[in-house]
This record gives sequence, structure tokens and C-alpha cells, in this order.
Amino acid sequence: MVRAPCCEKMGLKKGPWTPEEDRILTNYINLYGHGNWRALPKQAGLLRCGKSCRLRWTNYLRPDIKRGNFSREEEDAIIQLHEMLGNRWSAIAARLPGRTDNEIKNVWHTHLKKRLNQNQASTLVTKPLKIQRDHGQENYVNPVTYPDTVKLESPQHSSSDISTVTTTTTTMEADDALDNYFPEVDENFWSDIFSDHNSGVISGFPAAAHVENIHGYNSSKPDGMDFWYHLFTTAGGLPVLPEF
DNA sequence: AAAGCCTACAACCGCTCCATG
DNA sequence: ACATGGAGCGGTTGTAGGCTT
Repeated sequence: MVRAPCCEKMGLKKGPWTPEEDRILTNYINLYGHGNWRALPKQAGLLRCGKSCRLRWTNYLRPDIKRGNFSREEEDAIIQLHEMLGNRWSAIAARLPGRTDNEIKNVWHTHLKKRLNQNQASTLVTKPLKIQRDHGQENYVNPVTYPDTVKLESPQHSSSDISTVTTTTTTMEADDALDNYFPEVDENFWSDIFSDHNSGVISGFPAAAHVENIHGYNSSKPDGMDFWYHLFTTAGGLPVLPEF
């Protein structure tokens, strides 16, 4: 199949976006949405190709994007997710609210790969990974089973506080395990969190489902992974994820 | 002060996937 | 079943700004 040229068409601009272009694109999408990316630039009056517009919007202009440095918790989550998913940046981004695949990819190549190399022998990513669940609580999560045991390592508790529950030997799909600890989030993530927060239930986050109230988290808008980190610690600690 | 190097990150390229006719 | 086009994805590049010498 012959590929249509993208930005090589006469008059189409490439390179960095100007504030004026950003404003035009943002205004247009706010007014009309983006039904057809290819048609959008023409309708909006931009001398860009649709692909360029889409990337600019999804990676930079979207209102739900969280700007700024990655927290340590986010970096740790990326490392763990990369362990499980490899270079599937969009899949990783789907589990980090407010972060884009491009951003995560950049952070990986500029910071984390380096950090991981330095810490090659450290215990950040533990192998083989055993998962234990603490509390042994009934109806704790959905009735999934794990290939091994699940361990929630709590920074606040000594290891003796963690009771081990060895689960059945039924194999759980890797994606299910992943979803259990890093559920995908969408554009409704924060509104869902808030509505569920009010009712004491966090949807889409079964590992914390037994946390009836989010104690001690007093914030008008929880900050992405910091919020998750709080949930993890409230639920018993950061999970050490299994290797698949 | 300036040249060279390094880092971070925005943006592009080319491929694949998927929906549609 | 196949061709086509739009959208999404991961890899790569370009470049601005900071740092070092």
C-alpha cells in the first residue's frame, strides 16, 4: 500500500508549535471536538497535518495531562510496569493517570534506565517475586488467584506483621494480575475516584477495596500516583509485583 | 567568554491495527 | 476477502538550554 505523505504536502508546517497554534487547536477542540484528525487542521485553520495536531493534543494540550516532574512513586510504578509490560508505553501510560506514553518513554530513556542500571543489584525489583496478601480478609478482592503468593510489603509494618496467604495454584492471566494492581484509568478516573471516595469505595482498584475510608488523605485533588501510593500504604503497602 | 558536550523532551517517522465499504 | 484510510503506537531525531572545560 502506498502511504500518503504526511507533512510533506505544500505549505504544511513542521517543528515546534507556537502558542498561537496551541490556542487555535485548543479552542477548536473545545468547541467541536476531534472527530476526524485529518480534517481538523483544515477546519481549524492550522497549517499542520492531522497527525501533528493529534500528537500535540494528546501529548501536551489535553486538559487532563499532569505536567511537572515525576514523583518517586510514579518512577517506581513505571519501573515495575516496564518489568511486566516491556516497552508498551501506551499500556503503561494507561495505568498512570495524567501521564502520556511519550512522557513516560522520555522519562524511561533519560532517567529510569540509567537508574535501573545503577541499581542493577539492588532490591528495587525483586526476583523472583513472591506475592503475599496480608490480612487474609474475606472478600478482600475479586476472586482471582495468583500463580504464586502475593505479598504486600508495608513500610509501616515489620515483616512479622505480614501474614502470608498462599493462594491456589490456578494461573491468573498476567494482564489480570496487572489490572489488579495497576488498573487502567481513563478520562473519568478522577470523577470516579471522587464519587466513589464519597461513598467509601474505590472503583477499579480492588486491591484497596477493603479500605472503607481513605484515612489521612486530606487533599482537594489527590495527586496521581501520590494518591495511589497512599492507597497502597493504607491497604498494607506497596505491592511487589509478580514476574510473568 | 565561548566552545563543546550532555540532557531533557517535544515532535516526527514509519509501521501496525482496525473499521469500513 | 480485500483495499483503503484513519488512528494509535513505539522508535528515533532535533533542538534548546544547562553544564563543563
